[in-house]
Amino acid sequence: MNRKATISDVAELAGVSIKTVSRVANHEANVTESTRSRVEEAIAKLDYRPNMSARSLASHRSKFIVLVYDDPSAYEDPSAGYIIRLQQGALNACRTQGYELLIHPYNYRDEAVGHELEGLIARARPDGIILAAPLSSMSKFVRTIADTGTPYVCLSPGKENGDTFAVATNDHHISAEMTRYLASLGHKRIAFITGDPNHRAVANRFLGYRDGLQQSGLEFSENLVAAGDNSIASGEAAAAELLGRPQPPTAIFAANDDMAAGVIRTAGRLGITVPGQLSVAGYDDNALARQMHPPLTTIRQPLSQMAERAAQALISQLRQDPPAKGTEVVPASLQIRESTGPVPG
Amino acid sequence: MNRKATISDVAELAGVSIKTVSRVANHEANVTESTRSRVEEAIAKLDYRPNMSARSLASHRSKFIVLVYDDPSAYEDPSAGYIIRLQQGALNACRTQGYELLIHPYNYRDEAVGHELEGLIARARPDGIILAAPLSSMSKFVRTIADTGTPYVCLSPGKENGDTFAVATNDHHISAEMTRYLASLGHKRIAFITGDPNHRAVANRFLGYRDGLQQSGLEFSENLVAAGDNSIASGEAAAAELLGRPQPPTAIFAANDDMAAGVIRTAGRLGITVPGQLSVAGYDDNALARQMHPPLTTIRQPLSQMAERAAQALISQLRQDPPAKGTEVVPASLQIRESTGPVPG
DNA sequence: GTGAAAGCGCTAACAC
DNA sequence: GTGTTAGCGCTTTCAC
Repeated sequence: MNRKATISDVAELAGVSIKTVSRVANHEANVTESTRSRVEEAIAKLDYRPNMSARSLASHRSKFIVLVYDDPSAYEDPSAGYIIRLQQGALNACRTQGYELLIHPYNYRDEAVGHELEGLIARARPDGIILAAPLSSMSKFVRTIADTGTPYVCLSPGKENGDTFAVATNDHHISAEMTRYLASLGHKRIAFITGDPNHRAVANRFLGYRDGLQQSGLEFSENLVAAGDNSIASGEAAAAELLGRPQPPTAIFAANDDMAAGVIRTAGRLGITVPGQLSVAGYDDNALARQMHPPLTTIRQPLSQMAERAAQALISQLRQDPPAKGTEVVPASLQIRESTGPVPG
Repeated sequence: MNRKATISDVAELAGVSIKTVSRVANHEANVTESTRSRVEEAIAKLDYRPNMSARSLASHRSKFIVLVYDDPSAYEDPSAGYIIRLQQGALNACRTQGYELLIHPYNYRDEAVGHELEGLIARARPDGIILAAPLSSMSKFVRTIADTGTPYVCLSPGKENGDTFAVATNDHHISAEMTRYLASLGHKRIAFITGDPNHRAVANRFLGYRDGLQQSGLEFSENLVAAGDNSIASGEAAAAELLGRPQPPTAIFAANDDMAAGVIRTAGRLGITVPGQLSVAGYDDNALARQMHPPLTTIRQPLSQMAERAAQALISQLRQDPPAKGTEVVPASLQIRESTGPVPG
């Protein structure tokens, strides 16, 4: 492979100045059709591709976008699907717009996180940053990014981030919808298992549950709530607790799929059939949901679309378009499968 | 945030030339201890971070490594864990060595794949490329990369790639070991479900199975082999076929976990208990394996370590160390769970 | 051991 | 419409 062609090579071959080549390469105006095509020919002939480093250095735009998310090594496999979907969405937007995606998992429990990210920003000078939950709701972390002056968007909750643009899903509404769906099956005692309180989106699910009860004319009761921590084991424990109470629920809505899996497991151990005697619903639609027995009724977040929208918003902001403000909502959807059914009896 | 400090700012503050700052920043020799510490102080004080674009442009080294893998959107969720583990390994190595990781999923069924990657290489000038299976065994694809002159390493099989360095796992041996393990439980009729033939690593598993039989003094029989395509559905079908034969197997070893899940599902439908009447083993240790009922005995590939080693090898090669050749093997391990047990009767 | 000068390949600002 | 001139912030080469 010969030396890569540079802008000067193209200019020479096309008989124009390098600035004209630059104009053509960047689809700028003020080039006559004839020169443009001559330059394009030369570009094709030499297989010229602009050098990104040179371009970045001169233009102060790196054409890089960083996707920051919680390090999966802290989690188990099921969160892999979550991350992959985020990546896919962001990559989609980046590819069509000519950006590269840098991925940066960070363990949010690590104190040094802010500093690491600062270093990355200083070195690579990304044009924008996409911040996924739960990092996007850690104000200290968000502030570190804001202070660098790099444009960023938050994925998910992001309430108190001032005038930051955020892409969220309607956790609250869709959770209410799931609750109403369970009520519509005749369930009167619908329990809820709460998740990790650090995750604001998960807290919203609980609020939605309460609304859904109310909208269905059902009374909220503390006796129908148990606390989990997003893990399967906590779902098992919470289910055992709920099902052992005097007036056990006929339906359990868990704040995530893993806990719902725990519920199903406990039900199996106790000889309670699902959905015959107990309906179970989750949230996330992770890899396990479809494969469980019975397949889990759950809620699917539009992660890929959310990340794609976030990246698009970021990129159009970089193009000097009026910067988006507020929160854009991409709706989640109910995935009704076989773990839910009519109330027994 | 003020303008970022440049090398000149540091030089001025430390009272040295920019070249000296450059030497310190790059840990080069030929700097007296006193000047070094003076410069380091200035760097710290100004919070100086070298600009990567400028550095790349001048040095012709981008400090980027690209990880190329098959696009998961073509797959289902379970492959997410596979990709995440690859990324983790590569990221680990990159972080400690000061490299950034660019991720590039490609759909290998897409004809344009080679061209796209070529474009990426021309634009971003990555210092190295890590190629994961099955792309790493597509010689046309590998050749495209080789032709750009960019150093690369292959993950997984990579036999016919000439003098390319590859990191692989011992599919063959570990599959033989799994087979011997099943034989050691007393099984005489151990069946195998083959997977997607495009994936060379998967083919090796079949060879290992045959070896394992032989090593255990068991006869190979075509009647104990069924073809799958890596999907759950194909596992169900293959199991139905195998279990419907005159001399049904007492153990089934599937070339991947999804097919093993299909086997367990079919067994359930047919009223065959696992592992009571049928032992089932898989390969991959994906997200489902631990969550299945019963939890699946399977084989875990050291994907993260493989990717880490690949990245390390790539980076040390970039440092002019003697370029690695041949294939480095990182051993896989048996994960014995509850889907396998003694032969019935 | 240290520094001066040149230039990596591009874009920006302005001239024509 | 097009070209000229300066850099962007570094590393390289080579002089001292």
